[in-house]
Amino acid sequence: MPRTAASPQRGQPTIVSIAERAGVSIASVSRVLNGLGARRDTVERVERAAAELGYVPNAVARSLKDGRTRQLTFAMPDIGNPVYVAMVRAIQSVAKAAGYRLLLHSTDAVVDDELAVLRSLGDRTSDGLIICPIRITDAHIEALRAAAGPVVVIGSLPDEVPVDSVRADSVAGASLAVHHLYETGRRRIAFVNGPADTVPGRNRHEGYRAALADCGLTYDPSLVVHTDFGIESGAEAAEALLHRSPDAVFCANDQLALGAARALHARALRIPEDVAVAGMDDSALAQAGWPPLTSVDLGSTERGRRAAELLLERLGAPDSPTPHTTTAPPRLVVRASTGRAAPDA
Amino acid sequence: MPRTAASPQRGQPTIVSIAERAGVSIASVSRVLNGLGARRDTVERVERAAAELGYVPNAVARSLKDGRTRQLTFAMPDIGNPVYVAMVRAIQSVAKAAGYRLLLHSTDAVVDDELAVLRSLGDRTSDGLIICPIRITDAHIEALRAAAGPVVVIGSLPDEVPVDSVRADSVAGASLAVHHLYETGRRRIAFVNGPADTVPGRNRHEGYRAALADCGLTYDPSLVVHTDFGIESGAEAAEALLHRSPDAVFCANDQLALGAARALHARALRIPEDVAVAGMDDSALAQAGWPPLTSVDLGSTERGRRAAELLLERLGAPDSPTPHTTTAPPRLVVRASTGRAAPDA
DNA sequence: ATGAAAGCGCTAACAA
DNA sequence: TTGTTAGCGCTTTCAT
Repeated sequence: MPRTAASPQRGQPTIVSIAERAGVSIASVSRVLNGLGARRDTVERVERAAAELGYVPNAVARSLKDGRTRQLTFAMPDIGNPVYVAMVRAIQSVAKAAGYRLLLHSTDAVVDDELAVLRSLGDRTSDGLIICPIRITDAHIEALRAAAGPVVVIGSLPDEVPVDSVRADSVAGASLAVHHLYETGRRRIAFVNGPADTVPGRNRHEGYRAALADCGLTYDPSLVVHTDFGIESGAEAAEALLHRSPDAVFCANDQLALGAARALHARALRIPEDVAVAGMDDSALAQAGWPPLTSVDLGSTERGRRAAELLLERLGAPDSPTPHTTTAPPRLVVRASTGRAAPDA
Repeated sequence: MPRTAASPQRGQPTIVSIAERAGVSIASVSRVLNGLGARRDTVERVERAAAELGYVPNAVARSLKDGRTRQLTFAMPDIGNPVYVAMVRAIQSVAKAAGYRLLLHSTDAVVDDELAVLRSLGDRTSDGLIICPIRITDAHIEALRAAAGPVVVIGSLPDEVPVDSVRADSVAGASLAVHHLYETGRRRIAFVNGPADTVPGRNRHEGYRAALADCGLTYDPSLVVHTDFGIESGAEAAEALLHRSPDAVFCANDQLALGAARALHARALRIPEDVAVAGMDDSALAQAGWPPLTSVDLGSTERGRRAAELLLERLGAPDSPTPHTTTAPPRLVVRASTGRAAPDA
């Protein structure tokens, strides 16, 4: 059954319905709607018809025509982590200002999911992608090279991969925290880290070790726990570390630190008098607990903003050959959880 | 300059390039790619060509053809609030399982933004919308009636508006908390509420008043503060309430409660011995602080999940006339922040 | 200033 | 089984 032009699929008005109602051609409708020249009365009739029909231009048709969707995709491991929330906010704000919508993907850090997202750039659903993988495999690198559209990576890529990226300096960040703990008198600094096989996990561990060496402290493996990022894990890890009697617990993110703080409170240990606690990310969580948490700001918001800006630049000049890499400098934010130890501690 | 079929816009392969390479028609390509019948060797040649070219179907073209984008939109006030994060997670998970992507909008609770989102349903960018307004104006209702596609509202709509919705029962929720505080011996129960002109604000206030009456306590306006939702606001409000010497502070969400707890800690007041604290939403924050927070679970995850399911149902049966309304029952989660008062308190 | 028509990439009805 | 063609809604030449 052939469908007549006057009865479109969903009853939604199209330029055809407007043209019929206004008694002009669809080309004129298009011109008027796009503010190009037209005779006064043509303009009026078209605008009236459009208003009366409640016309809204079909964005899909427009996209097909001009090859862009005005959508950006952000893929991150877990929207439950405040760090990624901060990134989403920053990206969303830049995107919105530039007239782009934001598509969200939670990958749960599953490699296949991340690769699928990368490949899906080819389906033209969005004009560009910001992806934040916590592991970077050879498959990632291959997929990045083969990407069918602009990509910005939030994370640490090998230098030879020709892709824009924004990285945190978590080596320096971890080091900052350890130095601070040392300077406020701590000597047995435990470390609750995330998974050892992730980029952040490796880097934070490296920073921790290096800073200990700087301070003339010996690295003691029994003061280090690897777990996953999460409040419960932090509590369990801290619990397990307590019999090593640390005087400080440095955690690879704020969620772990909050968990650690809870474990200490539960044992009636005072923070910071008995044990200091420091986290990383300086997320909203750092100020949620008691005492407020010393934390290393790794610039999540900054990184999100910068990634979005890079992506927009790339969309403006697709063939600019040189990939940009920015590194957000870490910043130590000292709060009450790391004051001086009690004299007798 | 006319563009030949063989050199498409972005160098991206299309069914035309595949057809040429495989020496068949585009229809055959389409059939093979969609798993319809074809001769063995046709299938092979098409699949080989597609693989060699790294073909990915253009989702925009497909959408234009069949009138659906397989995208859902979620519009909420603020992705920084854990409640909405919980909803995003739940919605994302349902959407993903059904093969839909998720488009995110942060409206900052700005009415014009929310109306724009509602209107933008007409541009066919997404197949349906979940919107979570905290104020519901006549303009909202009008826009909802005029919506060009399926909408589910998370929030309390007047009954006569023919739109699917999922609501929280924050009246009952607030009442639950107040009763619990009363039963654990509190008699001067202060209330830190959100903005008075929002639906949640009004309802929580109503629940608070009603519960006080139930318990035979008099409503004392000087024990009530209206502010906005946020940690800092909670701290300031609690600070301001302290000279009224409450024995409990009930807060309209967890962020406020965390702020209140901080203010109490800063004054060296013990929780719960001196003052009990309770929040609402039972978000991730409730277990982030110390002591862990008693909170009323208003089913954010549940509401998000349900809203997504309703939307998918509606997409399956667009003309089903009866709007569905679900109410998530509130659930009190008791934690350490509301133990019994100290005997002498 | 306006209209006819091509074409973006795809699917599906129809013909062969 | 396969190819030709129309058409989704829009923008944009190219004529008029």
